[in-house]
Amino acid sequence: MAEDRRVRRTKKQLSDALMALVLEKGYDAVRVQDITDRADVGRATLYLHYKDKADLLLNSLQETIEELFALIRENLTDPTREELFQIAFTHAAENADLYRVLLSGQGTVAHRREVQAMIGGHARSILIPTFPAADKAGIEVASVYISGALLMMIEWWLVQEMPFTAQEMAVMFRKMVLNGLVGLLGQRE
Amino acid sequence: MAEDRRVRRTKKQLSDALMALVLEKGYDAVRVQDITDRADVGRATLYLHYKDKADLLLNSLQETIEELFALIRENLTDPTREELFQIAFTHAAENADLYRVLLSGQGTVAHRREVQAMIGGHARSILIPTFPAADKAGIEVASVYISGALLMMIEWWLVQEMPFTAQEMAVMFRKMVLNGLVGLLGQRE
Amino acid sequence: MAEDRRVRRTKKQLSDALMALVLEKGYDAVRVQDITDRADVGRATLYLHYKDKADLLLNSLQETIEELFALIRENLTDPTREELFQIAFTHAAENADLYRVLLSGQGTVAHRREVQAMIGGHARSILIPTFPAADKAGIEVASVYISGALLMMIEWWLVQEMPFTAQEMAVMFRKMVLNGLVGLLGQRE
Amino acid sequence: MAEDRRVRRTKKQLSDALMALVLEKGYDAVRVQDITDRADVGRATLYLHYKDKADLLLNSLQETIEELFALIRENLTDPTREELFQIAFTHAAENADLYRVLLSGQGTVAHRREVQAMIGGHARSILIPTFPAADKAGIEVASVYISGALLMMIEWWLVQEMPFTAQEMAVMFRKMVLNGLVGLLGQRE
DNA sequence: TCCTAAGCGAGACGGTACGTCTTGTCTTCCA
DNA sequence: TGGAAGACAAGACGTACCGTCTCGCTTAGGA
Repeated sequence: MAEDRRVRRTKKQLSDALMALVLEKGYDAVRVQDITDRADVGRATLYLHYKDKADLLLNSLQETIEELFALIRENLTDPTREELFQIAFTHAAENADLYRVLLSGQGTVAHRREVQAMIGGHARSILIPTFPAADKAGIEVASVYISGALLMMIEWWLVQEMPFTAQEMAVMFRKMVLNGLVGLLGQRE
Repeated sequence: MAEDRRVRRTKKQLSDALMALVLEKGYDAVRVQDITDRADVGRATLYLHYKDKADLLLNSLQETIEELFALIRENLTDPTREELFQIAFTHAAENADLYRVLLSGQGTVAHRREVQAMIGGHARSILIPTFPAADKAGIEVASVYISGALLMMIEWWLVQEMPFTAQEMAVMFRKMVLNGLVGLLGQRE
Repeated sequence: MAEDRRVRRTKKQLSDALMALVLEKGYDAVRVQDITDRADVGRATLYLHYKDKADLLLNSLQETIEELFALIRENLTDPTREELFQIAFTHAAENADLYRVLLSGQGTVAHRREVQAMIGGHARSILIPTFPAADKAGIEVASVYISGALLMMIEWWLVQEMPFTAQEMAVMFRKMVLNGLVGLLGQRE
Repeated sequence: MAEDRRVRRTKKQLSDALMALVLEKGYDAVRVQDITDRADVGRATLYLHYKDKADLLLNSLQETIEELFALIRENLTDPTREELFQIAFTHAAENADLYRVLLSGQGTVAHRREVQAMIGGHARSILIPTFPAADKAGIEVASVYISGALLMMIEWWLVQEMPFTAQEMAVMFRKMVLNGLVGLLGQRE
């Protein structure tokens, strides 16, 4: 029932090859032949397991994205922990290459939007109880603002080869964001 | 020597066709033939005036981007005016379709980065005198943060079909940003 | 040592499937997968017993062709019997489907040539003593003529679903051929 | 309106390349890439003018086949000329390579049948007035016999590098055929 | 009765060719 | 002379088959 060991190996090779190539020359410039050459696999084999190059990328990102989502969801369940930012920066550092691909915006615009929406939703669900006096629109604007800015910062941080620790980034980000929210949404409960 | 009237007409048709098509189906899905068909022009004609599809897009965005840059630069010259945010939101509203293309991140990742860098530079040049006590790194982080978040907000705003006025957006954005900066960079002069 | 009963069964199924499929859609259009599907056998199994599709066809035709060759050889040994034509038409009728495949000229051009050469050789060995006055070239032409025409007639006869008996075909063929030979090669001994 | 000179040149190159390659290694073994390489043309260009390799072959043979058909038809109109055989052998000699391809039976089985049917029809229309006493079936058999044998002889003759002149071949063929017909169909009018 | 070897189904895989699509260049001819 | 029409080379795409292979399962026949 479980997937063949060989198959899993092939898929991993393809995934690794794609990630490396995207970082080298950008998603669009990567040819299917490039991927299969580097993965030491016949070109047709890629199509045996994936619809096309985009499908391979999706599946390659999927697992790690799911992991991030799981972290976010878990964090959501336990409202005493508000370390979303720290979690995100740490997870990004641990999966730096993958995040570089995900955030580079080449062939992954859709995935990036998905991730941002997820983070935005999480932010909203924390903002609502934290700023009960705020109006709907303010909350909406704030969550878009936070999620977008967070990804932006992670992207910049990774591109700069992480000049700060995840901890430092999270602290700076919190400072900027929290004070800003008070300004926009009023005093916290 | 001045460009032929016919030529200008042809270029405009090509530009309009591209912009419309990108909004309809995304940059990548647009074929050169699609553009020239809609522009009622031979396919070879596009190559008569532009290097390729990307070059046409660049030229189509250029003029308005230059305009934005001019606005930013002008604002920079006169340090008493800090209405960068208002200016940006207003300019975006006035060129909504073009901004939608520019920010959609399809085929325009490079242009978006360029614009963001420009805005970031402007932000930096305002932040430095405003927060003289802040360290370099803080300033850097803050300017990336601001420029990225600004474009993110504009994108969201346009996608939502502008549920607030440019004025309102600018006010909200300022509230979030300025308080945040104080948190991060210390008290203003 | 003797071939497994199972193996023999598998081979027969493959052979039957191929013959049926060739008659249905022509040799070229038959896929290996088609054959093994119809034979209810794994695709790899065909390669377990045959080099490829052509080899399977060869082996399928072989037995019956050998039979025909044996008939011809036997006929050759006994020079009093000149019923080659009758024998050929009868044998064709008894193995109609196989002959249809053999003569259809799809993937079997080589086999057809082989059969024709065999018949031609037989014809030559009868013509030489029968027309001692004839020159070499005339004999050569005549034997090609006879063998080619014979296969042609058999093919037409089978395609037409045998509108005459083998006996009738042989008689007509003899009439045409023998008189013709006298015209070409001179009076018989 | 008339076909572009360039196009005509390209088509000729493709046609020539195909004919040469078929003679070298047989129709089935010829790859589209082989053809376009030899024709000094992009692979896609073949598909610009023809559906596929078979279509190219058809079109390459067509013209000469039409020529033969025209010769046959013309011969039919003038009943005093019965030199069909001579015409066929001569035409074959003049277009030896093309006939070699046509009769080799590789990828051209259908075309060969077509040509044979045409010749058979012609033979029938000559046989009927010539042997008014003969029955339908006899005429049918005779015309298949003649047309098949004629092509067979031409094929053999070309493969043997034409050891006789077209004139000689025609004479031999006539001798064999005519006497044979009298045997089968009764005395001529 | 077990066990061992062969036949076999399933299907991954490398490879080759296919026919299609799109791009950017070029040439010819028209207004 | 600018542009339309469209042939063309180049090269990537996704698909179809091929012949090879490895993996287990089954099924006799001999120990």
